[in-house]
Amino acid sequence: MSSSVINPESLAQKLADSGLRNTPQREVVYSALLTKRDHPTADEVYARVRSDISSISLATVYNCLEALVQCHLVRAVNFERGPTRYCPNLAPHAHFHDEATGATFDIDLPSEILSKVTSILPPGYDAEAVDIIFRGKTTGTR
Amino acid sequence: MSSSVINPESLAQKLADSGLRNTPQREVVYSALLTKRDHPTADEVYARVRSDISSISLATVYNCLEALVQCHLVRAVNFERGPTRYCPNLAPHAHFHDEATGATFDIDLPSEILSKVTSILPPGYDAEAVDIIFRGKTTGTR
DNA sequence: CTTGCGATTTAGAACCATTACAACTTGATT
DNA sequence: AATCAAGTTGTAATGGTTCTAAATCGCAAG
Repeated sequence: MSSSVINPESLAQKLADSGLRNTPQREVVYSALLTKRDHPTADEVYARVRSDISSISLATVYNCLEALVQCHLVRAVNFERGPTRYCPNLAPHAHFHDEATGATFDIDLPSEILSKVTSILPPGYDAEAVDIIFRGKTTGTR
Repeated sequence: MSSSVINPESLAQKLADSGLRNTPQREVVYSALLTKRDHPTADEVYARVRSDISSISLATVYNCLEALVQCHLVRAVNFERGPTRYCPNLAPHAHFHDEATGATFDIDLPSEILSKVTSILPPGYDAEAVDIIFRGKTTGTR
């Protein structure tokens, strides 16, 4: 049933663009994400896709999610799988995470930018904190 | 040596403001963060403070870090300890994490706000992705 | 076809950051 | 000194994720 949500060709195409194959497992995992867009965890996806492919394993769900992230069809919200890092800088600032070295840098965050960002929240959302995290590379001319 | 960096009175004061006591362990942990501001992990802090208090335990380092976060002297960069969540929404958007229910919501991110945010990056920082995460409560009138 | 081969899936073990627990210590208050 | 709460410690447990090795799949060349 949930398989009616996706266009398997575009999925296959996106996977192929990243050098990956399409598989029934990847289809049902992607379909599970599209059917109920509630930011499920890997475990929750696992629970949902078992009705489509009862033999699927949790490891495969992780593999499929990683494949979907890799071909830019899905975003991982809590990207950082590593340990929590601690920062004593109390001034408002964003973080830049260098994916090559793993280093984290503070990026100054002007208050008018911060207030612009918080202004995107519709009424009813009461934010106590905002985290802005860039990921990418740093170049020599820094 | 690293203990020369902090003003123990202000630390004690901040802790007291949150109903917490000052302890030698909390002092050296905080001092370790101030001395080398490289966003260390709990393990790295543990390694550094052992030269100050050789008997300190990793559990205490976690406790101290949590105390410092609680009294707003330190920020935890990868706050989300829970499982990674997956999101098939490809449009630029921020995330709002409701701390009461654990639910995650997409927040529309106008492209002009996004470009303002990325504009804070100094030259030499090449961001491939930006994550903007709000944390807080949602109210009834949403 | 069919054989070969790399990619994928699977089950289960291993890993690692973090938390829980229970005993012990400390330190402020009476 | 006695009390009591808060903090520390070592260790065990937890839980999300990754690893491993074996089985399977599916395309591609012969």
